[in-house]
Amino acid sequence: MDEQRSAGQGQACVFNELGFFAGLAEDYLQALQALQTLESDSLHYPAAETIYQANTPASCFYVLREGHIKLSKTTLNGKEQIIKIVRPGEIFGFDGFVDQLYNQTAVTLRPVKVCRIPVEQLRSLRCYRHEVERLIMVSCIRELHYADNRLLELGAKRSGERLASFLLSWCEGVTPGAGTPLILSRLEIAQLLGLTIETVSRLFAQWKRQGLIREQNQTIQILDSRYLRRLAFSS
Amino acid sequence: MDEQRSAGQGQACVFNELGFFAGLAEDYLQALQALQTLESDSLHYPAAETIYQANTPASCFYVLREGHIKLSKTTLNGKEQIIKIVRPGEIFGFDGFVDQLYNQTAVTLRPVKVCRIPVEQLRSLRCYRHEVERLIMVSCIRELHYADNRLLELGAKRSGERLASFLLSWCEGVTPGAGTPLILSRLEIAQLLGLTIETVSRLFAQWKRQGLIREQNQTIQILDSRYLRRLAFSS
DNA sequence: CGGCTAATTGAGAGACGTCAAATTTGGTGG
DNA sequence: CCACCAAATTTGACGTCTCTCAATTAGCCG
Repeated sequence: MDEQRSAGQGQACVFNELGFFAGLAEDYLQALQALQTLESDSLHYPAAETIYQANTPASCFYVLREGHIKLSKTTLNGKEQIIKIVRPGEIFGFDGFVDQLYNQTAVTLRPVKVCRIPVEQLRSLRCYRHEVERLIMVSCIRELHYADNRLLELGAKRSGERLASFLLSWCEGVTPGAGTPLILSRLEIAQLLGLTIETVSRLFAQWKRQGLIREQNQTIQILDSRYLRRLAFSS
Repeated sequence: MDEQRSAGQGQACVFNELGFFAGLAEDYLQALQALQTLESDSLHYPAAETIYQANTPASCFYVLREGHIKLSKTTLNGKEQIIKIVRPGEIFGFDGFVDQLYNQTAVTLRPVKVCRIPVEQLRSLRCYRHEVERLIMVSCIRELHYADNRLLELGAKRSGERLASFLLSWCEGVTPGAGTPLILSRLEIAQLLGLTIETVSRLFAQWKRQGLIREQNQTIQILDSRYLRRLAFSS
């Protein structure tokens, strides 16, 4: 256990102020205590770094503290599909609770700070194990909802609708008039939405011409969210 | 609690021999005991019956004992996407552990037998609650893997590849040479794979002509699984 | 046997992918 | 600060896969 910690840039990870616990007022304190008793590492990764690869032993799970990462899968003929963009406060890589191997590949989009927690730590944990498992369960159900919505996007919508609702969700919670850093390349947006670079680019160009969105210095801004919503949901 | 049970065709549900527990040797007995202490109903539904509707209060979760059901979501413009086909031994409808409302709509494909368990039962449960929550967690992670694979299918594959890998997974575990009842209509297959009835029908017809598959009395049989696998995975 | 729905098949259109070229962007070194 | 290069993005032309619309056939139940 101490091997992990000393073997790198790692330092003990404090779990304070993690969004991971949002909405769990009831068990919050117990769970917080539980996770803090775990041996964990606080690690930094540069941008475009692979944290783990699909089909390798899933020995640790992670809490993302700063930055963004992408989880992706690849078909046998080499097409990559981005499953999810992980945001700060979310957990990822918990395949090890059930399976031997990771199900996806995790790659950083930006420099990233994570907590790395060996699954074994949790298995051997005594009293607080249940609280953590409950947390994982809750996170899983949330992720499942997200996955269901994405299945609906990919299965039942066309390119414009997909991109529009992606942009809306990406800019969600941003004060109108302000921009949001769009840390994804055209290729990554395409791989997320099941499209090609060119179609994504064309839609961006068209919507810029129409004054729906604006983009400068990798920052995206929605100018006409009302119309974009219509594009996303109605047709 | 007794209201639920007496208010219908319900009878106490015995959780023996449920695939729900597969692969959990470690906690099997504890979990089994835990679920058996819960107040639950054994219910029957005819075919094409709605068990619950999306966006209605998620007061119960279910264990499917016999038959098949489909979980689906609908876009605002009315397109339906089937998220998953639930098979016997699987649990579904556990949104209530996190959210107020169901995330999907559950409709039976065939006459069905389910165990219905009020979420409240679990909340008020004392000693075995943790084991059940752990079971839910494990099921959730499994479902998440399944959802990831489906995202890859819908996002990165074309019609033929999707239908081929669907057929392969549907007939998985069937002794070669034997057929499997295909309980889905063309429309349902289309809604599952994000295609239209016509493309599904055309692919079926083409593959029948080519001698890849055979179909009679709603029973499907894979004749050339080797070539079908090539269609599904390579291109 | 008649009537209904599901499934098949065809023709045509449209959306999206593919390929290729042009343009922009970002980073690096002079 | 500018020139230069590689990579990312944009744009255009074209092909094709899949959808749409419509007509036909098959399957099922009364």
